[in-house]
Amino acid sequence: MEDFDYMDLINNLCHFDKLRIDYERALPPPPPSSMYPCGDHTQSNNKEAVTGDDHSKISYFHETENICAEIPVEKNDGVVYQNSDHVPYSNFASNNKNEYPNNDVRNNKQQMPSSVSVNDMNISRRIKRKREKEKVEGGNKPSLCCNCKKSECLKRYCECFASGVYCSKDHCSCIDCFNKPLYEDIVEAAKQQILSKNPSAFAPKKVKENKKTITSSSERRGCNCIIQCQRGYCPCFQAGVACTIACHCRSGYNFYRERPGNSNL
DNA sequence: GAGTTTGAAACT
DNA sequence: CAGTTTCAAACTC
Repeated sequence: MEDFDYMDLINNLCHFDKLRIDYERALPPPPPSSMYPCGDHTQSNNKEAVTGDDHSKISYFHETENICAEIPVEKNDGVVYQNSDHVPYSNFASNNKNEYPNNDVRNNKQQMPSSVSVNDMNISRRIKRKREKEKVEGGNKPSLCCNCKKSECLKRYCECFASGVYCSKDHCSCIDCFNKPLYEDIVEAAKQQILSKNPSAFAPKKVKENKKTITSSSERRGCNCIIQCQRGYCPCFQAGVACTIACHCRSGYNFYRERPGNSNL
């Protein structure tokens, strides 16, 4: 690695560790017995647990009652919340309690995931922003949609095409789109053409992250980022996962989970 | 909303 | 296979 600034890295690690400590202090109170933090069960794919415009509530799922309930969070912890984007559970909350490796539900303890960093908070901000955008656009808009103009949605630039799904008339804003059931033959021909050049073009790369196999189109790719693994340009960051040894990025700031020596950050 | 930046895909 | 171009999304102003 050329011209790598180790002092800069160390300074950043210290900075992130301070953020982590602040973050721990900011954690809400543990959930009541038989409850665990969850997302909004009325909104699919919404996995954020903190709700309310000012994040004054946290959503819990009641194990025995099979209901979701919001409980106010007292924010007298002395921690400054930046732009109301403090979302403690966004990266591990789930409707499935079995997906809570970091939460000891039985002992009624909440544990911060070891991987939490400033990155996670930035992801929360991005998700919130995206949701606000979707709200403006009328809601119910799926995350998978495109705005292709020149690719005719027949190249892997198109997220829909790359994911093997047809574009949606209601959700996509693409121009001259051929990625429709009506043009099934054209779509198939385009796929075959790409496959003829690269047989694994549509094959999941199956990046392993915390024992979870990531196969969705946006998550499966490793990245080759030069400087932007902390921003939305990075597919790993975009998927809310850390870069792994499968990536070939050089930024050095998004491998806080898998890389040796950074596991405690 | 227009222009810029970015990384992936496609092309040469 | 390396370098360049094209592309769409993310981002900035």
